[in-house]
This record gives sequence, C-alpha cells and structure tokens, in this order.
Amino acid sequence: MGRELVRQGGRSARIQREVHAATQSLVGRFDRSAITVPMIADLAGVTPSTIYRRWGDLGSLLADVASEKLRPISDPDDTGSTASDLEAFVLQYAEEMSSKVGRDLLRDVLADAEDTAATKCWRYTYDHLETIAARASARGDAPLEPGLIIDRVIAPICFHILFGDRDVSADYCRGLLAGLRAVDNPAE
Amino acid sequence: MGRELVRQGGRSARIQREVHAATQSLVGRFDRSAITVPMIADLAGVTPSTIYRRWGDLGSLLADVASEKLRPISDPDDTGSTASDLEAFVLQYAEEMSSKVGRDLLRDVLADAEDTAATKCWRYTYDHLETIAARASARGDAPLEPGLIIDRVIAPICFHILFGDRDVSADYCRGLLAGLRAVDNPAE
DNA sequence: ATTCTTAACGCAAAATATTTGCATTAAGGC
DNA sequence: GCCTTAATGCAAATATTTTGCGTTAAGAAT
Repeated sequence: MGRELVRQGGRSARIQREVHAATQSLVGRFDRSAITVPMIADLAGVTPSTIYRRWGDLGSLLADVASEKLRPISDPDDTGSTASDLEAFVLQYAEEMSSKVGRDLLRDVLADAEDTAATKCWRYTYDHLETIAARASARGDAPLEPGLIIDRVIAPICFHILFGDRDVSADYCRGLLAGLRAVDNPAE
Repeated sequence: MGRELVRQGGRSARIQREVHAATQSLVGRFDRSAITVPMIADLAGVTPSTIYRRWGDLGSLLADVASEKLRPISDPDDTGSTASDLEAFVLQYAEEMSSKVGRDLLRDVLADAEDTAATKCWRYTYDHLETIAARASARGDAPLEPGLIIDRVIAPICFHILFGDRDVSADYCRGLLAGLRAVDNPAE
C-alpha cells in the first residue's frame, strides 16, 4: 500500500490556496496586530478550526505564506557580465526586502519557531547566488563563493533591515559589492 | 506644574519588576508557544489586564524583557590589545546569541512591531564597539570603525543564527575577524 | 502634613479567539 | 465502485483579550 504524507488532491489543495490568498490579501491591507485567524478563515470561506489544525497558529501561517511569497518566480537576470548579474540581483533583493512589506515578510519568516520557512528563505537566496556563480565559471570569470556573498553582502543588508539602524540604499549596497571585489583583487 | 510621562514610583515599578521576573522565569522554563499572558500574570501576582494595558500584547512584553536581558552589565573586557579585545567581545557575543536562549531573545526583539527593543539592542552592540574603538585610538592602534565591524562580523553572525543555515563556531568568527584585518593591511 | 489630580491597578463582565469531540466529506489506494 | 482515513465542518467547551468602572497610590500643589 502506497503511503502519502499529505494529501495533495482537490479539496485540500483548494483550501490551502484560498487560505494563502486570503492571508496575503489581509497582510497587504492591514497591520499584523489587526489580523486574526477568524478573519482569514472568513475571507477564505473556511472554518477557523481548519486553519488551527493545519497551521497551528497565526504565526506559522504567516511564516508559511511569507516564505511562499518570497519564493522567486524565475532565475536571476542574465545581464551579460558576472559583476552586473550580481549587482542587479543584490539591488533588487535589497529594494524588495527593505520595503515595508518585505521587512514584514522577513519578520514573519524569522518569528516562527519552526524554521522551515527560514530555511526555505535562505535556500532561495543561495540558489540564486549559485546560478550566478555557475554562469561566472561558464564565462571563465573569477569563481564566486555564495557563502562569501551571503556574509559580505546579504547579511549586512538583512541586519540593517531587521534592526532598522540605517538606511539600506542602492549606494550602500554597491559599497558592499565593491568591498567584495577588493578580496578577489587584493593587489589592486 | 511638573510633568511626568510615566510614573516611576513604588507600586508601578514593583509591578514592572515582578512581571519582568515572572516572564524571564517562564521563558527559561517553557517554549514560547506555551507561554501566555495569564500565566505570567499569575506568577507575577498581577491581573492580566494590567499586562495588556501596559505592554499591549505578549510579543511586546517578550521584546521588552529580551532587550533588558540583552543589556550588557559592564564594558567589554580590556584584554590589553585591540585585536584581542575585539576577538573576546565577538566570541562572547556569538556564543551568547547562538545558544537557544540567545536565539530566542533575538527573535523576540525582532518580532515586535515597535522597534524600540531592536533599537536598544543594536545600540548596545554599537556602544561596545565604540568603547573598543576608543581604546584602540588611545593606544595609537589602527582606527576601528564600528559600522564596519557590524557589517563584516556582527551581521553575518546574526544572519546565520537567525536563519539557521550554518553553525556559528568560534573558528568561523575568527575567520570573519581575519577577513577584517585584510582590509586594514591590504599589502599583507 | 494634607489635599488634589490622575496614572495605574484590580475586578468582573463581555467579547474574541482557540481547542476539542464528533459527524461528514472526499482523496488516494485497491 | 469500495475501502480506509486524512481533512474538513460544526458546535460546544476553554482560554484569552478587551472594556467599563470603582479603587489605590504617585507626584504636584498648597
């Protein structure tokens, strides 16, 4: 007898879609503190108990929805050169994440005790960086370490967004990227 | 007539202490998901409505308590040299924050919509780095930019703790610090 | 010291949100 | 088409959060 961990079929999948859609809609219109499970259930045309049984609590649902929303639809743009691929990706990342909605999504993902949402989230970023790195090596450019980009560029961006201690401008991001090049070409 | 924004006197202050103490005690013994406002109120010998009126909700109380707990008691150790001052501080920071309690405190601070807790939190770190920087310049050592330390050392540490994508070991932290020295002495 | 004003609290009722037991529906295997 | 059971709906039971109102006590004024 074949085993199925979670049912993927019609009703279950439909409800998940509707709950996600309702949540996204509310998250876009109201403050976190104003959103409740019964509110989402109402909009989704579902009983609150369904949501509680499936997601546990509001925080987990928000984290789930946020991680889905954060999932990129496509590979990072191929702009022709490694440096501009990376810059384009980083600037877009910073702009999305530093907006109010981006910041809230980040918080929702990190607030959840289960870190499956957080894991998904950094994996998306790593994957994109690996795509860019693969292109770089295909071009014969200097190899590009995703881990280093995370440490030197992505991490500071996330830090400042989360703690709100400084503005994350495009120039600031370009500065981080410039610091990165100094590592590749220490003689320069 | 003199104005007072918040009463500091006996009863109010005592209740704040008791609620903080009760919260810390519960946070140390139970999971976040098991902690409720009535539970804290009970342990503190206070009515739940007092907590709701004063802190708004559980998240804000947890953030408040966490930021207080994160407040350093003393200046960073003076170990004799700038490099070892910095290393000692960073290693202690990483160790405290990467423990289960440290990670939870960080999350509590960042989860709150009001970012007064988050602001306090990074200010503590900046202040310590500025203390170390002041010592460095008093010794005639190379100047030390707190902002750079944040970007290059603290931010990656926080990132990995929050996202859980890698272990934050002492060796890893020392590697971050080594990368920092390469900036000061690019010729090396 | 005494009085006055009012922020902060306690209490209890009301409003909401969460959990749970049980009946029903429908996905996926046969 | 039948069977098993995960997932849902419904409603009752709990638990939490909010709110109105009386009381307490901090800090200012006299």
